[in-house]
Amino acid sequence: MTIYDTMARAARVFAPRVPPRVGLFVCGLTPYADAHVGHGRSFVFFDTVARALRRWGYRVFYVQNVTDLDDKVIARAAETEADPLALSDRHFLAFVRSMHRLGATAVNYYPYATVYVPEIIDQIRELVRRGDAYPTEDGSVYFSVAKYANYGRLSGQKVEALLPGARLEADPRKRAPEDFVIWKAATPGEPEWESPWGPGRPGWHIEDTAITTRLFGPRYDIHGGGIDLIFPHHEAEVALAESATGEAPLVNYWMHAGMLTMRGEKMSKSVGNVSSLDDAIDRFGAPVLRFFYLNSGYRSPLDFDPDRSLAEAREGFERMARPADRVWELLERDGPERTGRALTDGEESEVEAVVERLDETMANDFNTREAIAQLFGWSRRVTEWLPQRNELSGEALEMLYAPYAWAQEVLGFFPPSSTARAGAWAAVVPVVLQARARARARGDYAEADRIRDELKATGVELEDDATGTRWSSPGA
RNA sequence: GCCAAGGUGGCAGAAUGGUUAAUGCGACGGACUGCAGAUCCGUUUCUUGGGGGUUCGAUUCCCUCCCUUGGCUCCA
Repeated sequence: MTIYDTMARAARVFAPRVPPRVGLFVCGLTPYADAHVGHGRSFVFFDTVARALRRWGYRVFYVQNVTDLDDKVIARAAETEADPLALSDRHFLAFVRSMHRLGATAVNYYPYATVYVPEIIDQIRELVRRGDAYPTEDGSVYFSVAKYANYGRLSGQKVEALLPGARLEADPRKRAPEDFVIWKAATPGEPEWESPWGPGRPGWHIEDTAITTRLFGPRYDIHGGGIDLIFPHHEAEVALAESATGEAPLVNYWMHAGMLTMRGEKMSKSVGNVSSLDDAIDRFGAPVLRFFYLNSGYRSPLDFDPDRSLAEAREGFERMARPADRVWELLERDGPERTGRALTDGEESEVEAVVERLDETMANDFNTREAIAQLFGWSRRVTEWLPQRNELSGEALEMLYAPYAWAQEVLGFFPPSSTARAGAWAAVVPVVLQARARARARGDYAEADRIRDELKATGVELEDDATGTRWSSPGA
Protein backbone atom coordinates (compact mmCIF):
# COMPACT_ATOMS: atom_id res chain seq x y z
CA MET A 1 0.00 0.00 0.00
CA THR A 2 1.06 3.58 -0.50
CA ILE A 3 0.66 6.74 1.54
CA TYR A 4 1.17 10.26 0.31
CA ASP A 5 3.85 11.65 2.56
CA THR A 6 3.88 15.39 3.00
CA MET A 7 7.58 15.41 3.83
CA ALA A 8 8.48 13.60 0.60
CA ARG A 9 5.70 15.32 -1.37
CA ALA A 10 5.03 11.98 -3.01
CA ALA A 11 3.25 8.71 -2.48
CA ARG A 12 5.51 6.18 -0.78
CA VAL A 13 5.13 2.49 -0.11
CA PHE A 14 4.11 1.99 3.48
CA ALA A 15 6.39 -0.04 5.68
CA PRO A 16 5.94 0.10 9.45
CA ARG A 17 9.04 0.26 11.56
CA VAL A 18 8.11 -2.83 13.57
CA PRO A 19 5.47 -4.76 11.67
CA PRO A 20 2.72 -5.50 12.27
CA ARG A 21 2.61 -2.68 14.77
CA VAL A 22 1.79 0.83 13.60
CA GLY A 23 2.11 3.93 15.73
CA LEU A 24 -0.42 6.50 14.57
CA PHE A 25 -0.59 9.94 16.11
CA VAL A 26 -3.15 12.52 15.05
CA CYS A 27 -3.35 16.04 16.37
CA GLY A 28 -6.60 16.37 18.23
CA LEU A 29 -8.50 19.49 18.94
CA THR A 30 -8.36 22.21 21.53
CA PRO A 31 -11.68 21.72 23.26
CA TYR A 32 -12.67 25.25 24.12
CA ALA A 33 -15.88 25.15 22.10
CA ASP A 34 -18.12 22.61 20.44
CA ALA A 35 -16.77 20.68 17.49
CA HIS A 36 -17.84 21.79 14.02
CA VAL A 37 -18.33 20.04 10.71
CA GLY A 38 -14.75 20.81 9.71
CA HIS A 39 -13.30 18.90 12.64
CA GLY A 40 -15.42 15.94 11.67
CA ARG A 41 -13.78 15.70 8.30
CA SER A 42 -10.26 15.00 9.36
CA PHE A 43 -11.18 12.87 12.35
CA VAL A 44 -13.49 10.70 10.29
CA PHE A 45 -10.78 10.35 7.69
CA PHE A 46 -8.12 9.24 10.16
CA ASP A 47 -10.63 6.93 11.75
CA THR A 48 -10.97 5.34 8.33
CA VAL A 49 -7.21 5.11 7.98
CA ALA A 50 -6.99 3.19 11.26
CA ARG A 51 -9.90 0.94 10.26
CA ALA A 52 -8.26 0.08 6.96
CA LEU A 53 -4.87 -0.60 8.51
CA ARG A 54 -6.47 -2.88 11.07
CA ARG A 55 -8.40 -4.74 8.41
CA TRP A 56 -5.10 -5.42 6.67
CA GLY A 57 -3.68 -6.96 9.79
CA TYR A 58 -1.73 -4.07 11.24
CA ARG A 59 -1.91 -3.61 14.97
CA VAL A 60 -2.53 0.10 15.13
CA PHE A 61 -1.99 2.10 18.29
CA TYR A 62 -3.87 5.28 17.54
CA VAL A 63 -3.21 8.23 19.80
CA GLN A 64 -5.02 11.54 19.50
CA ASN A 65 -3.89 14.22 21.87
CA VAL A 66 -6.08 16.76 23.59
CA THR A 67 -4.74 20.26 24.09
CA ASP A 68 -6.70 20.73 27.24
CA LEU A 69 -5.01 23.95 28.25
CA ASP A 70 -3.88 26.82 26.07
CA ASP A 71 -4.52 30.50 25.56
CA LYS A 72 -7.90 29.97 24.00
CA VAL A 73 -9.11 27.68 26.73
CA ILE A 74 -8.02 30.19 29.32
CA ALA A 75 -9.58 33.08 27.46
CA ARG A 76 -12.88 31.27 27.04
CA ALA A 77 -12.89 30.20 30.67
CA ALA A 78 -12.29 33.77 31.76
CA GLU A 79 -15.36 34.87 29.80
CA THR A 80 -17.56 32.39 31.58
CA GLU A 81 -15.78 32.45 34.93
CA ALA A 82 -15.23 28.72 34.64
CA ASP A 83 -12.16 26.73 35.55
CA PRO A 84 -10.15 26.30 32.33
CA LEU A 85 -9.49 22.62 32.83
CA ALA A 86 -13.11 21.94 33.69
CA LEU A 87 -14.15 23.82 30.56
CA SER A 88 -11.91 21.84 28.26
CA ASP A 89 -12.83 18.63 30.00
CA ARG A 90 -16.49 19.26 29.34
CA HIS A 91 -15.96 20.11 25.69
CA PHE A 92 -13.68 17.16 25.18
CA LEU A 93 -16.27 14.75 26.52
CA ALA A 94 -18.84 16.26 24.19
CA PHE A 95 -16.38 15.82 21.35
CA VAL A 96 -15.86 12.16 22.13
CA ARG A 97 -19.60 11.64 22.23
CA SER A 98 -19.86 13.20 18.78
CA MET A 99 -17.06 10.97 17.52
CA HIS A 100 -18.81 7.90 18.83
CA ARG A 101 -22.04 8.97 17.20
CA LEU A 102 -20.05 9.23 13.99
CA GLY A 103 -18.66 5.77 14.47
CA ALA A 104 -15.19 7.24 14.80
CA THR A 105 -14.08 4.91 17.55
CA ALA A 106 -10.67 3.86 16.30
CA VAL A 107 -8.70 6.01 18.72
CA ASN A 108 -7.03 3.96 21.46
CA TYR A 109 -5.97 6.77 23.70
CA TYR A 110 -6.74 10.47 24.08
CA PRO A 111 -3.94 11.88 26.24
CA TYR A 112 -4.57 15.20 27.91
CA ALA A 113 -1.54 17.41 27.50
CA THR A 114 -1.60 18.47 31.14
CA VAL A 115 -1.26 14.86 32.23
CA TYR A 116 2.15 14.83 30.55
CA VAL A 117 3.62 17.90 32.21
CA PRO A 118 6.41 15.83 33.82
CA GLU A 119 7.41 14.44 30.41
CA ILE A 120 7.17 17.91 28.90
CA ILE A 121 9.46 19.31 31.57
CA ASP A 122 11.91 16.46 31.01
CA GLN A 123 12.03 17.15 27.31
CA ILE A 124 12.51 20.85 27.82
CA ARG A 125 15.26 20.16 30.33
CA GLU A 126 17.00 17.99 27.76
CA LEU A 127 16.69 20.67 25.09
CA VAL A 128 18.13 23.26 27.44
CA ARG A 129 20.94 20.90 28.42
CA ARG A 130 21.83 20.42 24.77
CA GLY A 131 21.78 24.13 24.17
CA ASP A 132 18.83 23.95 21.78
CA ALA A 133 16.55 25.89 24.06
CA TYR A 134 17.07 28.72 26.48
CA PRO A 135 15.22 30.08 29.48
CA THR A 136 14.43 33.76 29.74
CA GLU A 137 14.43 36.03 32.74
CA ASP A 138 10.68 35.94 33.14
CA GLY A 139 10.71 32.15 33.51
CA SER A 140 9.76 31.07 29.99
CA VAL A 141 11.76 28.75 27.75
CA TYR A 142 12.23 29.20 24.01
CA PHE A 143 13.43 26.81 21.36
CA SER A 144 16.28 28.13 19.29
CA VAL A 145 15.30 27.47 15.70
CA ALA A 146 18.78 28.24 14.43
CA LYS A 147 20.09 25.17 16.25
CA TYR A 148 18.04 22.82 14.12
CA ALA A 149 19.43 22.60 10.60
CA ASN A 150 16.43 21.04 8.88
CA TYR A 151 13.89 23.56 10.09
CA GLY A 152 11.49 24.19 7.21
CA ARG A 153 11.88 20.87 5.46
CA LEU A 154 8.34 19.72 6.10
CA SER A 155 6.61 22.93 5.13
CA GLY A 156 9.04 24.18 2.51
CA GLN A 157 9.46 27.37 4.47
CA LYS A 158 12.81 29.05 4.78
CA VAL A 159 13.59 30.76 8.03
CA GLU A 160 14.80 33.89 6.26
CA ALA A 161 11.50 34.08 4.44
CA LEU A 162 9.56 33.94 7.68
CA LEU A 163 10.93 37.18 8.93
CA PRO A 164 8.70 39.46 6.87
CA GLY A 165 5.76 37.28 7.93
CA ALA A 166 2.70 38.94 9.24
CA ARG A 167 2.65 37.73 12.80
CA LEU A 168 6.26 37.45 13.84
CA GLU A 169 6.56 40.08 16.47
CA ALA A 170 9.78 41.35 17.82
CA ASP A 171 10.01 40.01 21.34
CA PRO A 172 12.95 41.20 23.41
CA ARG A 173 13.02 37.93 25.31
CA LYS A 174 13.77 35.95 22.14
CA ARG A 175 17.23 35.57 20.74
CA ALA A 176 15.76 35.29 17.26
CA PRO A 177 12.29 36.23 16.06
CA GLU A 178 11.59 32.73 14.71
CA ASP A 179 12.19 31.10 18.10
CA PHE A 180 9.05 29.75 19.71
CA VAL A 181 7.96 29.25 23.28
CA ILE A 182 7.95 25.78 24.79
CA TRP A 183 7.37 26.78 28.41
CA LYS A 184 5.25 29.76 29.31
CA ALA A 185 5.90 31.56 32.55
CA ALA A 186 2.88 31.59 34.82
CA THR A 187 0.34 34.34 34.77
CA PRO A 188 -1.41 34.94 38.08
CA GLY A 189 -4.79 33.28 38.20
CA GLU A 190 -4.01 30.72 35.51
CA PRO A 191 -3.19 27.05 35.98
CA GLU A 192 0.50 26.52 36.60
CA TRP A 193 3.03 23.80 37.34
CA GLU A 194 6.36 23.99 39.07
CA SER A 195 9.40 23.68 36.85
CA PRO A 196 13.15 24.29 36.97
CA TRP A 197 12.45 27.66 35.34
CA GLY A 198 9.74 28.65 37.77
CA PRO A 199 5.98 28.17 37.69
CA GLY A 200 4.41 27.99 34.27
CA ARG A 201 2.63 25.84 31.70
CA PRO A 202 3.60 24.01 28.50
CA GLY A 203 3.79 25.60 25.08
CA TRP A 204 1.70 24.01 22.40
CA HIS A 205 4.25 22.32 20.16
CA ILE A 206 6.12 20.46 22.85
CA GLU A 207 3.02 18.78 24.21
CA ASP A 208 2.81 16.47 21.25
CA THR A 209 6.46 15.56 21.13
CA ALA A 210 6.59 14.83 24.86
CA ILE A 211 3.57 12.58 24.48
CA THR A 212 4.77 10.72 21.41
CA THR A 213 8.28 10.30 22.77
CA ARG A 214 6.79 8.77 25.87
CA LEU A 215 4.28 6.54 24.09
CA PHE A 216 6.10 5.64 20.87
CA GLY A 217 9.74 6.45 21.53
CA PRO A 218 11.86 8.80 19.43
CA ARG A 219 10.47 7.60 16.11
CA TYR A 220 7.10 6.36 14.93
CA ASP A 221 5.16 5.56 11.80
CA ILE A 222 2.38 7.98 10.94
CA HIS A 223 1.53 11.47 12.05
CA GLY A 224 -1.72 12.95 10.82
CA GLY A 225 -3.55 16.22 11.15
CA GLY A 226 -5.16 19.03 9.25
CA ILE A 227 -3.16 20.67 6.50
CA ASP A 228 -3.33 23.91 8.46
CA LEU A 229 -1.05 22.41 11.09
CA ILE A 230 1.95 21.83 8.86
CA PHE A 231 3.44 25.13 9.80
CA PRO A 232 4.36 25.99 12.41
CA HIS A 233 3.05 23.14 14.52
CA HIS A 234 4.36 20.06 12.77
CA GLU A 235 7.53 21.78 11.68
CA ALA A 236 8.15 22.63 15.32
CA GLU A 237 7.43 19.08 16.43
CA VAL A 238 10.10 17.72 14.12
CA ALA A 239 12.63 20.22 15.35
CA LEU A 240 11.84 19.65 19.01
CA ALA A 241 11.74 15.89 19.01
CA GLU A 242 14.73 15.32 16.79
CA SER A 243 16.76 17.81 18.79
CA ALA A 244 15.74 16.31 22.11
CA THR A 245 16.23 12.65 21.21
CA GLY A 246 19.02 12.97 18.68
CA GLU A 247 17.15 10.51 16.46
CA ALA A 248 15.53 11.06 13.09
CA PRO A 249 13.18 11.01 11.44
CA LEU A 250 10.57 11.58 14.10
CA VAL A 251 7.84 10.45 11.73
CA ASN A 252 8.03 8.14 8.74
CA TYR A 253 4.83 9.25 7.04
CA TRP A 254 3.19 12.64 7.38
CA MET A 255 -0.46 12.71 6.37
CA HIS A 256 -2.46 15.90 6.07
CA ALA A 257 -6.18 16.21 5.52
CA GLY A 258 -7.48 19.06 3.39
CA MET A 259 -9.62 21.79 4.84
CA LEU A 260 -13.36 21.80 4.86
CA THR A 261 -14.48 25.13 3.55
CA MET A 262 -17.79 26.84 4.09
CA ARG A 263 -18.79 28.31 0.77
CA GLY A 264 -15.17 28.72 -0.20
CA GLU A 265 -13.70 29.83 3.09
CA LYS A 266 -12.07 27.66 5.73
CA MET A 267 -14.47 26.71 8.47
CA SER A 268 -13.02 27.81 11.77
CA LYS A 269 -13.99 29.24 15.05
CA SER A 270 -11.75 32.23 14.42
CA VAL A 271 -13.60 33.10 11.23
CA GLY A 272 -16.90 32.36 12.90
CA ASN A 273 -18.40 30.43 10.01
CA VAL A 274 -18.88 27.23 11.93
CA SER A 275 -21.62 24.70 11.55
CA SER A 276 -22.16 22.42 14.51
CA LEU A 277 -21.12 18.82 14.10
CA ASP A 278 -23.82 17.53 16.39
CA ASP A 279 -26.50 19.43 14.52
CA ALA A 280 -25.35 17.85 11.30
CA ILE A 281 -25.45 14.39 12.87
CA ASP A 282 -28.89 15.10 14.31
CA ARG A 283 -30.28 16.20 10.98
CA PHE A 284 -28.68 13.76 8.58
CA GLY A 285 -27.28 10.90 10.60
CA ALA A 286 -23.76 9.63 10.91
CA PRO A 287 -23.69 7.51 7.74
CA VAL A 288 -24.63 10.44 5.52
CA LEU A 289 -22.02 12.63 7.15
CA ARG A 290 -19.32 10.00 6.77
CA PHE A 291 -20.40 9.50 3.17
CA PHE A 292 -20.07 13.22 2.56
CA TYR A 293 -16.59 13.37 4.06
CA LEU A 294 -15.25 10.25 2.39
CA ASN A 295 -16.78 11.06 -0.96
CA SER A 296 -13.79 13.23 -1.83
CA GLY A 297 -10.05 12.91 -1.88
CA TYR A 298 -8.83 13.53 1.64
CA ARG A 299 -6.12 15.96 0.56
CA SER A 300 -8.39 18.17 -1.54
CA PRO A 301 -10.37 21.00 -0.11
CA LEU A 302 -13.96 19.98 0.43
CA ASP A 303 -16.66 22.58 0.29
CA PHE A 304 -19.59 22.49 2.65
CA ASP A 305 -22.75 24.31 1.74
CA PRO A 306 -25.17 23.92 4.62
CA ASP A 307 -28.12 24.30 2.27
CA ARG A 308 -27.01 21.65 -0.17
CA SER A 309 -24.07 19.43 0.68
CA LEU A 310 -25.61 17.01 3.12
CA ALA A 311 -28.95 16.84 1.36
CA GLU A 312 -27.08 15.85 -1.77
CA ALA A 313 -24.97 13.35 0.14
CA ARG A 314 -28.14 11.83 1.54
CA GLU A 315 -29.52 11.22 -1.93
CA GLY A 316 -26.35 9.51 -2.98
CA PHE A 317 -25.98 7.52 0.17
CA GLU A 318 -29.52 6.25 0.03
CA ARG A 319 -29.13 5.11 -3.52
CA MET A 320 -26.06 3.16 -2.51
CA ALA A 321 -27.57 1.78 0.68
CA ARG A 322 -31.00 0.77 -0.55
CA PRO A 323 -30.04 -2.53 -2.17
CA ALA A 324 -27.92 -3.29 0.90
CA ASP A 325 -30.96 -2.75 3.11
CA ARG A 326 -33.09 -5.09 1.00
CA VAL A 327 -30.54 -7.85 1.43
CA TRP A 328 -30.05 -7.09 5.09
CA GLU A 329 -33.78 -7.24 5.81
CA LEU A 330 -33.92 -10.87 4.78
CA LEU A 331 -30.81 -11.79 6.70
CA GLU A 332 -32.12 -10.06 9.75
CA ARG A 333 -35.47 -11.81 9.51
CA ASP A 334 -34.35 -15.33 8.62
CA GLY A 335 -30.75 -15.46 9.73
CA PRO A 336 -27.82 -16.84 7.79
CA GLU A 337 -29.28 -20.36 7.96
CA ARG A 338 -32.21 -19.61 5.68
CA THR A 339 -32.53 -22.10 2.89
CA GLY A 340 -32.43 -21.31 -0.78
CA ARG A 341 -30.18 -21.46 -3.74
CA ALA A 342 -26.49 -20.77 -3.38
CA LEU A 343 -24.59 -18.40 -5.61
CA THR A 344 -22.94 -19.95 -8.61
CA ASP A 345 -19.18 -20.16 -8.72
CA GLY A 346 -19.16 -17.33 -11.17
CA GLU A 347 -21.26 -15.16 -8.93
CA GLU A 348 -19.09 -15.94 -5.92
CA SER A 349 -15.90 -15.00 -7.67
CA GLU A 350 -17.58 -11.82 -8.82
CA VAL A 351 -18.20 -10.84 -5.22
CA GLU A 352 -14.71 -11.77 -4.18
CA ALA A 353 -13.28 -9.66 -6.97
CA VAL A 354 -15.31 -6.68 -5.83
CA VAL A 355 -14.04 -6.89 -2.27
CA GLU A 356 -10.50 -7.44 -3.46
CA ARG A 357 -10.72 -4.35 -5.61
CA LEU A 358 -12.06 -2.31 -2.73
CA ASP A 359 -9.02 -3.23 -0.67
CA GLU A 360 -6.70 -2.42 -3.54
CA THR A 361 -8.36 0.94 -3.99
CA MET A 362 -8.00 1.83 -0.34
CA ALA A 363 -4.40 0.66 -0.42
CA ASN A 364 -3.76 3.42 -2.92
CA ASP A 365 -3.39 6.23 -0.41
CA PHE A 366 -6.85 5.62 1.07
CA ASN A 367 -8.83 6.44 -2.02
CA THR A 368 -12.20 6.49 -0.36
CA ARG A 369 -13.86 8.27 -3.24
CA GLU A 370 -12.97 5.60 -5.72
CA ALA A 371 -14.07 2.90 -3.27
CA ILE A 372 -17.44 4.61 -3.03
CA ALA A 373 -17.72 4.67 -6.81
CA GLN A 374 -17.15 0.92 -6.77
CA LEU A 375 -19.82 0.46 -4.14
CA PHE A 376 -22.26 2.30 -6.37
CA GLY A 377 -21.37 -0.17 -9.06
CA TRP A 378 -22.04 -3.02 -6.68
CA SER A 379 -25.40 -1.57 -5.70
CA ARG A 380 -26.42 -1.50 -9.34
CA ARG A 381 -25.41 -5.13 -9.58
CA VAL A 382 -27.28 -6.13 -6.42
CA THR A 383 -30.36 -4.40 -7.75
CA GLU A 384 -30.38 -6.93 -10.56
CA TRP A 385 -30.50 -9.75 -7.99
CA LEU A 386 -33.23 -8.19 -5.87
CA PRO A 387 -36.24 -9.58 -7.73
CA GLN A 388 -35.01 -13.11 -6.98
CA ARG A 389 -33.64 -12.42 -3.54
CA ASN A 390 -36.30 -14.52 -1.82
CA GLU A 391 -34.93 -17.59 -3.52
CA LEU A 392 -31.41 -17.11 -2.22
CA SER A 393 -29.89 -18.92 0.74
CA GLY A 394 -28.65 -17.08 3.77
CA GLU A 395 -25.13 -17.80 2.71
CA ALA A 396 -25.78 -16.37 -0.73
CA LEU A 397 -27.30 -13.24 0.77
CA GLU A 398 -24.31 -12.82 3.03
CA MET A 399 -22.08 -12.96 0.02
CA LEU A 400 -24.10 -10.29 -1.73
CA TYR A 401 -23.72 -8.25 1.40
CA ALA A 402 -19.95 -8.74 1.61
CA PRO A 403 -18.96 -5.49 -0.13
CA TYR A 404 -21.30 -3.60 2.20
CA ALA A 405 -19.79 -5.39 5.17
CA TRP A 406 -16.44 -4.23 3.86
CA ALA A 407 -17.75 -0.67 3.73
CA GLN A 408 -19.08 -0.99 7.24
CA GLU A 409 -15.72 -2.18 8.50
CA VAL A 410 -13.52 0.30 6.65
CA LEU A 411 -15.62 3.33 5.77
CA GLY A 412 -17.99 3.00 8.70
CA PHE A 413 -21.21 3.08 6.69
CA PHE A 414 -24.19 0.78 7.08
CA PRO A 415 -24.30 0.52 10.82
CA PRO A 416 -26.50 -2.35 11.95
CA SER A 417 -29.81 -0.58 11.81
CA SER A 418 -32.38 -3.05 13.07
CA THR A 419 -33.49 -0.44 15.56
CA ALA A 420 -35.04 1.57 12.75
CA ARG A 421 -37.98 -0.79 12.66
CA ALA A 422 -38.03 -1.67 16.33
CA GLY A 423 -39.77 -0.22 19.34
CA ALA A 424 -43.36 0.86 19.62
CA TRP A 425 -43.59 1.68 15.94
CA ALA A 426 -42.98 -1.94 15.07
CA ALA A 427 -46.15 -2.93 16.88
CA VAL A 428 -48.42 -0.17 15.64
CA VAL A 429 -47.41 0.53 12.07
CA PRO A 430 -48.26 -2.94 10.70
CA VAL A 431 -51.81 -2.59 12.02
CA VAL A 432 -52.16 0.71 10.21
CA LEU A 433 -50.69 -0.82 7.08
CA GLN A 434 -53.31 -3.55 7.13
CA ALA A 435 -56.04 -0.98 7.23
CA ARG A 436 -54.41 0.85 4.33
CA ALA A 437 -54.06 -2.39 2.38
CA ARG A 438 -57.81 -3.02 2.78
CA ALA A 439 -58.53 0.49 1.55
CA ARG A 440 -56.35 -0.05 -1.49
CA ALA A 441 -57.95 -3.41 -2.15
CA ARG A 442 -61.37 -1.85 -2.39
CA GLY A 443 -60.04 0.99 -4.52
CA ASP A 444 -60.31 3.67 -1.88
CA TYR A 445 -57.08 5.39 -2.83
CA ALA A 446 -58.03 8.63 -1.18
CA GLU A 447 -58.07 6.84 2.17
CA ALA A 448 -54.83 4.99 1.36
CA ASP A 449 -53.09 8.23 0.48
CA ARG A 450 -54.43 9.93 3.55
CA ILE A 451 -52.94 7.20 5.76
CA ARG A 452 -49.65 7.48 3.92
CA ASP A 453 -49.58 11.25 4.38
CA GLU A 454 -50.46 11.09 8.04
CA LEU A 455 -47.80 8.51 8.73
CA LYS A 456 -45.30 10.62 6.89
CA ALA A 457 -46.17 13.53 9.10
CA THR A 458 -45.04 11.42 12.07
CA GLY A 459 -41.81 10.43 10.32
CA VAL A 460 -42.84 7.04 8.98
CA GLU A 461 -42.40 6.73 5.24
CA LEU A 462 -44.09 4.12 3.09
CA GLU A 463 -43.12 2.53 -0.19
CA ASP A 464 -45.34 0.16 -2.13
CA ASP A 465 -43.98 -2.49 -4.39
CA ALA A 466 -45.06 -5.82 -5.81
CA THR A 467 -44.42 -7.66 -2.55
CA GLY A 468 -46.34 -5.29 -0.32
CA THR A 469 -45.64 -2.13 1.60
CA ARG A 470 -42.33 -1.32 3.21
CA TRP A 471 -42.02 1.26 5.93
CA SER A 472 -39.12 3.03 7.49
CA SER A 473 -38.63 5.49 10.27
CA PRO A 474 -35.32 7.22 9.70
CA GLY A 475 -35.63 9.21 12.86
CA ALA A 476 -35.92 6.13 15.03
C1' G B 1 6.26 39.14 -0.24
C1' C B 2 7.46 33.81 0.86
C1' C B 3 5.72 28.52 1.37
C1' A B 4 2.01 24.86 0.28
C1' A B 5 -2.47 22.69 -1.71
C1' G B 6 -6.16 23.01 -5.33
C1' G B 7 -8.32 24.65 -10.57
C1' U B 8 -11.91 18.57 -14.43
C1' G B 9 -19.25 18.68 -17.22
C1' G B 10 -25.26 22.71 -14.50
C1' C B 11 -23.32 21.06 -9.30
C1' A B 12 -20.21 17.76 -6.06
C1' G B 13 -16.05 15.18 -7.17
C1' A B 14 -12.43 10.69 -9.08
C1' A B 15 -8.81 8.69 -12.41
C1' U B 16 -4.95 7.78 -16.04
C1' G B 17 1.59 8.75 -20.36
C1' G B 18 -2.64 5.76 -24.97
C1' U B 19 -9.61 2.81 -26.87
C1' U B 20 -16.09 6.52 -25.72
C1' A B 21 -12.22 11.14 -18.91
C1' A B 22 -15.29 7.54 -13.42
C1' U B 23 -19.13 7.87 -9.83
C1' G B 24 -22.99 10.57 -7.69
C1' C B 25 -26.44 14.82 -7.51
C1' G B 26 -29.60 17.75 -10.64
C1' A B 27 -32.59 18.47 -15.09
C1' C B 28 -35.53 16.46 -19.23
C1' G B 29 -38.14 12.30 -21.77
C1' G B 30 -39.86 7.25 -21.40
C1' A B 31 -41.07 2.29 -18.95
C1' C B 32 -43.25 0.40 -14.48
C1' U B 33 -47.05 2.13 -10.56
C1' G B 34 -54.14 3.65 -8.87
C1' C B 35 -50.82 7.77 -7.32
C1' A B 36 -46.23 8.63 -4.87
C1' G B 37 -41.60 6.33 -4.00
C1' A B 38 -37.97 3.01 -5.64
C1' U B 39 -35.95 0.79 -9.96
C1' C B 40 -34.78 0.55 -15.14
C1' C B 41 -33.93 2.80 -20.18
C1' G B 42 -32.66 7.15 -22.82
C1' U B 43 -31.19 12.33 -23.13
C1' U B 44 -28.48 16.33 -21.05
C1' U B 45 -22.36 17.55 -20.13
C1' C B 46 -16.25 18.59 -19.74
C1' U B 47 -10.84 18.62 -26.00
C1' U B 48 -9.43 18.54 -17.73
C1' G B 49 -7.56 27.36 -15.72
C1' G B 50 -4.22 30.19 -20.03
C1' G B 51 0.35 29.66 -22.81
C1' G B 52 4.78 26.96 -24.01
C1' G B 53 7.83 22.39 -23.86
C1' U B 54 9.04 16.88 -23.67
C1' U B 55 6.63 12.58 -26.30
C1' C B 56 4.45 8.71 -31.71
C1' G B 57 0.71 10.20 -27.99
C1' A B 58 -0.55 14.52 -21.95
C1' U B 59 -5.74 16.06 -18.69
C1' U B 60 -1.44 13.19 -16.44
C1' C B 61 5.61 14.84 -16.82
C1' C B 62 8.48 19.84 -17.20
C1' C B 63 8.45 25.41 -17.49
C1' U B 64 5.66 29.81 -17.07
C1' C B 65 1.51 32.82 -16.09
C1' C B 66 -3.47 33.46 -13.97
C1' C B 67 -7.18 32.31 -10.27
C1' U B 68 -8.96 30.13 -5.49
C1' U B 69 -7.85 28.32 -0.74
C1' G B 70 -4.56 27.34 3.35
C1' G B 71 -0.02 28.64 6.19
C1' C B 72 3.71 32.46 7.59
C1' U B 73 4.24 31.29 15.51
C1' C B 74 -4.27 30.75 17.46
C1' C B 75 -6.32 26.50 14.22
C1' A B 76 -8.65 19.43 12.30
